[in-house]
Amino acid sequence: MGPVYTTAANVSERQLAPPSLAISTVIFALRPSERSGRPTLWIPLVRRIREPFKGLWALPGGPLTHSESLQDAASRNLRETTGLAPNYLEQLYAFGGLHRSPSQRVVSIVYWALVQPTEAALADESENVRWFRADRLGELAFDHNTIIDYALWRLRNKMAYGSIAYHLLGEYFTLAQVREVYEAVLDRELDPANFRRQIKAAPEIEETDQYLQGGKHRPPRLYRFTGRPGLDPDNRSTP
Amino acid sequence: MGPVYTTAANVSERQLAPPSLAISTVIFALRPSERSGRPTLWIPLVRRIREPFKGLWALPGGPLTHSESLQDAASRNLRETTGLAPNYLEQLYAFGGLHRSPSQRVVSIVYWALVQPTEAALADESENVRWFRADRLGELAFDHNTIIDYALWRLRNKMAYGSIAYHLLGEYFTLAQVREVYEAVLDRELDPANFRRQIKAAPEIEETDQYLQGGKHRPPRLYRFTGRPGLDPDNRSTP
DNA sequence: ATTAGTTCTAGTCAACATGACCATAACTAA
DNA sequence: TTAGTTATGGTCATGTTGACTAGAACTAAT
Repeated sequence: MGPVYTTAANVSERQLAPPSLAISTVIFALRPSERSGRPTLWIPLVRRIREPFKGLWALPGGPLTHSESLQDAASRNLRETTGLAPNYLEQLYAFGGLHRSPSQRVVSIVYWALVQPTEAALADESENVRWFRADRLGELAFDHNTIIDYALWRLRNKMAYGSIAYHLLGEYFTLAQVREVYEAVLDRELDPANFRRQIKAAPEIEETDQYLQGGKHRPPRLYRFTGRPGLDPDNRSTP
Repeated sequence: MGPVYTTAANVSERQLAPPSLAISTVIFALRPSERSGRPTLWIPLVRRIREPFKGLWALPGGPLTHSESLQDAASRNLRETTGLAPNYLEQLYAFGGLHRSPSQRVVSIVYWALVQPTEAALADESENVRWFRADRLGELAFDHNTIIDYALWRLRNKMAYGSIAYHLLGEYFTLAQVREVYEAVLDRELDPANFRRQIKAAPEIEETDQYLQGGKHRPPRLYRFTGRPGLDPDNRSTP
């Protein structure tokens, strides 16, 4: 008979145990900055209530339940911490360094998600769940700063190439709103006229007959996104 | 005290056990096609010697050893099956569908690698290890056909954007050889003159003073690649 | 009602990249 | 010497990008 592993084993037995597997999720949403009012990237984090890194903020996550797929697990801990459903969800990377966690070997499969924040999301804030500006994070638990850096890199990349910005917006949007998303994520200003030209060239963008009223200026036309997300192996069912 | 998991448990205990974690690797190398002599993509596979899928071909892989990183594990099973060291190694994806393996839940973290095949590699072929043309694989064990499809998609993508083709070649190469790599992977012919222009525009390509002799035509100049691979979180130590 | 202020939207122009194609160079083999 | 082959440099039309101009369409202030 093979070796016996226990969850409450002593150290030598733990050495033999297989690395444990966890799922974490980097969740991005836009919120207007307090000062400028322009949209900025925010991320929800949870406070660790036990060692290691007790008291520090960390990515939402948890162990993988036996009966759910990786993506479902990510989706679940997204819902549990924010009350939101993801608009976009993609696997980021599997982190498996030897010393990510001081006590035991943990392999984390990390997903990243785009959501639209609603009142519900803000209501879900509590002592142990809080939203932070993505560019103003302190020191986080484990290697979560590294993970978020990589997620940001991936987001910027996908934004520059793919058509992903729309998943941070509602169903209808103006081209200026799309531009603001790009500006927030890429952190640089874009020429409005040139940006229009490029976006309108994409076949996934559909002009509507509606206009957004209420501004102190000419009302902009509303558009909608008709494309599909995925290229992941898990998302390729709808090509 | 928590539940006790055993490696030789009965079914109900297995349901409680955490999903097991494995590492697999998709290994790409170029070999001249028998007919045309032009380079084509090949992949080494191993024959399964036990159930499930006993007798079918599968990606090289195995469980994650406690003391090695994910990348080291991939590198190790690459070396064990082919005797080769990878020229390029990158994480592909974590596959964790519920029914990938009929008997138990397995999460596979898959890497993909580029190598240069040598005589040693061919010598390592045996009854249970064989190289196959990437475009002529039969039915493989588990979801390995899907995995290889995705790896191919990723390879083509990286080839079209990044500078990765060089890792399938030796230190010195002619621009025509680079073009042949592109043609093999992307499966279409490219204009030699235009291709030269683009490749030479890349700063990572260094002209040498050497020429390749022996052809029945004007001897082409040799070039070398001076760039670095990575953008992975695990590879970003050398930016 | 007029005007100023704002953003929306269309368009021009030069710089640059790309694909199709042509011409010459430099080797080998007959 | 000549034919065959690939290597290499170049031209030209087309498409894309970034910088910029200008008019359109609204609101708010006068």
